[in-house]
Amino acid sequence: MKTPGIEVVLEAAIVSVARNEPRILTVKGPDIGQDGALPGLPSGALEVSVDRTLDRGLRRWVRERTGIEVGYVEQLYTFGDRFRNPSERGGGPRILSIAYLALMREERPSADASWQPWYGFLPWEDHREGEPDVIGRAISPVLEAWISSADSTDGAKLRAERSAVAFGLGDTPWDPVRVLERYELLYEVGLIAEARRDRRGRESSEVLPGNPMMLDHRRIAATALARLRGKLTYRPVVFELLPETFTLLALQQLVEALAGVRLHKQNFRRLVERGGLVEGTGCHASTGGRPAELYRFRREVLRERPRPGVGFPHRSS
Amino acid sequence: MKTPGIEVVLEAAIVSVARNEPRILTVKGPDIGQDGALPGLPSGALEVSVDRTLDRGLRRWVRERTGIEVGYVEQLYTFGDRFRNPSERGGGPRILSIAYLALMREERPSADASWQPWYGFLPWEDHREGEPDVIGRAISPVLEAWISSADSTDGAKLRAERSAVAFGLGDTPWDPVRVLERYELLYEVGLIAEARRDRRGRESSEVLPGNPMMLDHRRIAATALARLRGKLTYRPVVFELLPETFTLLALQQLVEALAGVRLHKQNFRRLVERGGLVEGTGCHASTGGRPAELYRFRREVLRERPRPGVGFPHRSS
DNA sequence: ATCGTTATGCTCTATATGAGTATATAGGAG
DNA sequence: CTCCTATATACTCATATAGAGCATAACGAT
Repeated sequence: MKTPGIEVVLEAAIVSVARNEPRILTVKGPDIGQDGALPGLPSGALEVSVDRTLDRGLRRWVRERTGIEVGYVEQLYTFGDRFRNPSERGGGPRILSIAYLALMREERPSADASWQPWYGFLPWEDHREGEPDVIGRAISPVLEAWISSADSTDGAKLRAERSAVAFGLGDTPWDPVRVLERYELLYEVGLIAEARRDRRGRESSEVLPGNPMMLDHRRIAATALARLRGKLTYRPVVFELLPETFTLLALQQLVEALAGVRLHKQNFRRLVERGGLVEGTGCHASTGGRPAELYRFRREVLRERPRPGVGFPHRSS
Repeated sequence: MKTPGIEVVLEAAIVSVARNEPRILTVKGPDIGQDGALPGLPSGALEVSVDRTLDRGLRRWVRERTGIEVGYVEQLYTFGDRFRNPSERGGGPRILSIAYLALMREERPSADASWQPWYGFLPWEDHREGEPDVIGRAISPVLEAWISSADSTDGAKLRAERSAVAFGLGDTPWDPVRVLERYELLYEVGLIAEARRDRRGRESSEVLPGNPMMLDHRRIAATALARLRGKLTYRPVVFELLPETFTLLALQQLVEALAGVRLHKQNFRRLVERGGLVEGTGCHASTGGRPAELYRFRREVLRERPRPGVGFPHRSS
């Protein structure tokens, strides 16, 4: 059975952290449609005659488009809804995108690629300086309206539950991992620029701060952040973003940058040290105050603990 | 850019549990190649003119091939390695399989589909009656040999680490979630029937008990089990497999069946009850001894706790 | 009434987590 | 040299959670 009209594309959310700011690698998109030239994720078609595996294909495209050789990669999700590709309305192919997450230490990309602050696309996700006021000022009111405009009491209840769970309203706690639920909710209520472009979602008087991306790449970026935040707590992936040795403060600030929340310093130390995740090297680095010991990742932890990760010891300085 | 020679297929690992035995829905595969007629997962090509979304396509194919209407579905992984499809060697298309996990209560399928015990395909995964002796008898020795046959000391170390982590050898604990790592390790050392069929992996004097499946469907079944076991601990997915009300023993046995380990009864109760995951109904069911209270899933838990799931309070009766 | 069987309540301990206080060691200002 | 600031690191304490086990309750069958 043939499946005509399908094009298979590999897309990469490539992440690094510099100066406590998570960054994502973008390329300049084509200047088509009403988008202008929005940034997009590096991507390219799977070529069956060249690419033995999907992730090899991904690495090849990333290399060709950005000059960067990625290390750790992990498959994220495959997107294939109708009209993801706007040109499908005019007879274009259905595009099937297999999205990957890659982690690396920052490295200079070639000319038309650049590192962009991840939270520039998803500003409501960074709670390190407290709850961003866009939530109270713009998101909450629109969600309230959306809840009351439901058809039925049950519908309203469901909407209220979704809103509370996604954004930590009422006494529901904020869950850093629910990135995708938040993005999809915002899209649905019309607060995301892409929603109006796609002529989907409700009419809404405003659009949130946060840069749009081409096609549904911002959704992919949200999927990537959700996955990464989730994985931090049970797999030692953070170390892909760090040099061989590092101070505990550097590790903590990295985790804070990714999780988008502040952590309790002393408890964080205890967690990673007594959890066997890191070991001291004896060397010290001067950091402005008392010199900090340099640590390294302790591989043996993989054999000792079933789900070794950093966890988020909450709040405060 | 065209991508010729690709066929996109949707595949479903559909799971139910009956009489404390996890089951997976299979269809009889075509009687081709040296496989004979191996069972396979229900699947079919994505049809872009019909299927608005991938999961709608999946539901359609499952309905057409098995007569079953699935409820909860979740995307698992996309497989696209070269030669997954053996006919690719003879010029056939590259097959890209988007695999899904579905959970449902058992229901009678149409004629050529049938429920098969999941652990019939992955017997080393069921530790409810203690460690299956295939691990000590057949797997461990082969892994030992594989470790000593490494090229370098570092290579041997890595192999030892992988083996220990995957199968809980030495003082490394058995981790129910590492299903895929185990399957891939077994495949690599040649203990899986499919590995010899694919002429991959090392020569090995024997092949483990456990039924093979067509193509790489057993790998998909392993991926599904890994995902499900992982998700149990942080999302209330078990309830998709239970009737509206149930006894705590039924819930516990269901979780045990999926996790493949025995749990501590009183602690399990405490976990789900005090965790707010379930609530009593006041009704009771007779079960052979003292009647057990019937419980139901408590939806509000979603608003109260960030990662509501069952967890595995370990061992013993 | 007694026994097997399953359900359910309760205790005890070890460990983990949240939160906070106290002390150590660098560089720089005076 | 002393003091101050900044960061690192050690320690305490209350509470929550997890592992393990004992005790009691309520049914059916003999």
